[in-house]
Amino acid sequence: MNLAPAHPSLRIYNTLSKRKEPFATVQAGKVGIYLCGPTVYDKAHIGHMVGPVIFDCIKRYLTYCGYKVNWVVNITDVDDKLIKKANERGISMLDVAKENVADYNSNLTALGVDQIDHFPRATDCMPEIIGFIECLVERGVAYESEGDVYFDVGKDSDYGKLSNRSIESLQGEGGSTGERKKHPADFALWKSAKPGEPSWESPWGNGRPGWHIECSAMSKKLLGDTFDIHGGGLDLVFPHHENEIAQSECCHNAPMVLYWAHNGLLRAGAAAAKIGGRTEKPGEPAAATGDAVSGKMSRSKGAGGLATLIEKQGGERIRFFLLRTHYRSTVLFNEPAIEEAGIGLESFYRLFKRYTRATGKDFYALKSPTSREASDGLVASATSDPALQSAARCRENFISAMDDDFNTGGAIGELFELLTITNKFVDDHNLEGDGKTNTAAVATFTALLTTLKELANILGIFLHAPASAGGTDDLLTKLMPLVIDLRANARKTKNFAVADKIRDGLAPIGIVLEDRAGGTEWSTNSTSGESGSSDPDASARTGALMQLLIQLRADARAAKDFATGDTIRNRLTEIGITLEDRAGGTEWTNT
RNA sequence: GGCCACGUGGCGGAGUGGUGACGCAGCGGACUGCAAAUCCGCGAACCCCGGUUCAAUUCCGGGCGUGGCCUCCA
Repeated sequence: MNLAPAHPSLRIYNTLSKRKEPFATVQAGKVGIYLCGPTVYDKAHIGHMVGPVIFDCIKRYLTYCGYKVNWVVNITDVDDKLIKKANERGISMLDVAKENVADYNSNLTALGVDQIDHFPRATDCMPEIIGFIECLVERGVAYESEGDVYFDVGKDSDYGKLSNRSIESLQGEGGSTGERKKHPADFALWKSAKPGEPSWESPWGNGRPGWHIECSAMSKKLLGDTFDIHGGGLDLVFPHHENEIAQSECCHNAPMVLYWAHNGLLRAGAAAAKIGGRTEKPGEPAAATGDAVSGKMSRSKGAGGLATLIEKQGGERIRFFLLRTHYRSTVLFNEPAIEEAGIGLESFYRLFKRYTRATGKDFYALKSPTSREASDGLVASATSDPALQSAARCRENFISAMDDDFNTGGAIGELFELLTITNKFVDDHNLEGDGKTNTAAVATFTALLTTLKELANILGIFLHAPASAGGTDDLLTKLMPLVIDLRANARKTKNFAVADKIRDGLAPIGIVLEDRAGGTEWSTNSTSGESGSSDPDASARTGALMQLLIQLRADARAAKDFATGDTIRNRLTEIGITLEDRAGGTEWTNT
């Protein structure tokens, strides 16, 4: 068939050809993408997010490259397992689906997946599904048998081309439907209804669709007979996608998909806290997600708890963690690895704070180029500033990596280069100190971060400020200025013993101080990164901080420094905290 | 058994026919009252055996190992 001219540099790996191929679309400037979404019989686990996250980036990148992208993710909401679940719980299949669709959507939102254009559901596409099956029956590649309809694999000479297997080698699903089929490898397009099952009217009697047909029908409906990219997990290659391609190509007599893009699977790595090699962190808790058995993650093995994981780690960490690896690789999943990804992210967050300190402006509000062409033009006119030149090189390398089958891991490496370049520039020009007035340098700082923003946008990271930065607990936020003032006072009077006691006392509570040109900054090492989720450590933290303050006041009083002692109590009173000195020690209450 | 991936430093993870990203961890230095952060620097790897080549971690063949699919699975 006639395709639009290929993109000059973008290449995509195609499962069908087992090669990277130049990217040529059906229609010039347009891309249709279909990603197999979940069967919503249960909550999602982290493995379900790999496809959505990488395709979210793929769409962002293709859009950046100038394509108009239409991305479809289906929801399969009719299936044996949904029916089983509904019966177990005494609710309707629709209710089971509703619950798990809500879970799925909230997971997507948390991971920043917001590029999906259509969310078709199988139960909303019954006429299209039935019409599709009729087409296959008319063409003689499907047959009715006792109210079921089966695809006749023997009629499709191409059957097996995607997963590279022969009909003879296939066992088929066996089971009770075996004798209704001509060949064991024939698969159901339509299943006759058993009593009490949800069903739809059809030319073959009441029933419901088989597993694979909904994707053929929905992709046809929303993307056409031939579309550009079909995605899904590697485990879907056979039988799901093999059957899809058979159905669609027999119905249309045309290629279904130009590029089959399959993401690698997640493995549950043993909880081995091998971050940092030999030194094991003592007391590291075991992985919180299910049993730490090795092997592919799947719901049938009890994988789950994604919502909990997101609440604990934050969506951006998980997204960044997934993007560090090329999408076709197997990823070993464990929480320490996500935390390592988080450490990398923190360096970027700190740079964004530097920007605010130096300029008073907000990184997240920066406007960056949204198209490759526009940005290419800007770079061509770039100045001779070496930092900007280095940044331009990073951008080129980043784009080359993305051009090479969406190599997000390589792209992220360039982001870290850009991080160092920018920090160095800020250091060299003292932009948090005297350099603040150097408008040319400040403009360069902004330009560097604008490039960082441009690239981060492609990966869908650094879109919004992480909620937890600076702490979410009100009382903590009120107490810290007092603590910092006390320490500043001690430092001013060269009373470093007290100053160090304050900082050393904060460390075990999980609060870190940084002395900056403009004052002391504080942050918590909380692992909670998402808005809406309260920090589980907050109250313990506040309690420990109060004990520290009480101790400082006791020390001051013991040293006859009653001024400091009174300052502590008075400032606490302003915050709403009352101290009571009792025989057994000082107690505090928050009114 | 068949089909498909993969095997890179202490760990994670890019890439390449010839000077081996990047991150984490470690070490040294600058900065700091001390730190933190930041910057600079250092050490450290291409599973094994053949072949092609002036030259292979990179290409080809074989072996070993790991993972996935062949039943539901993102």
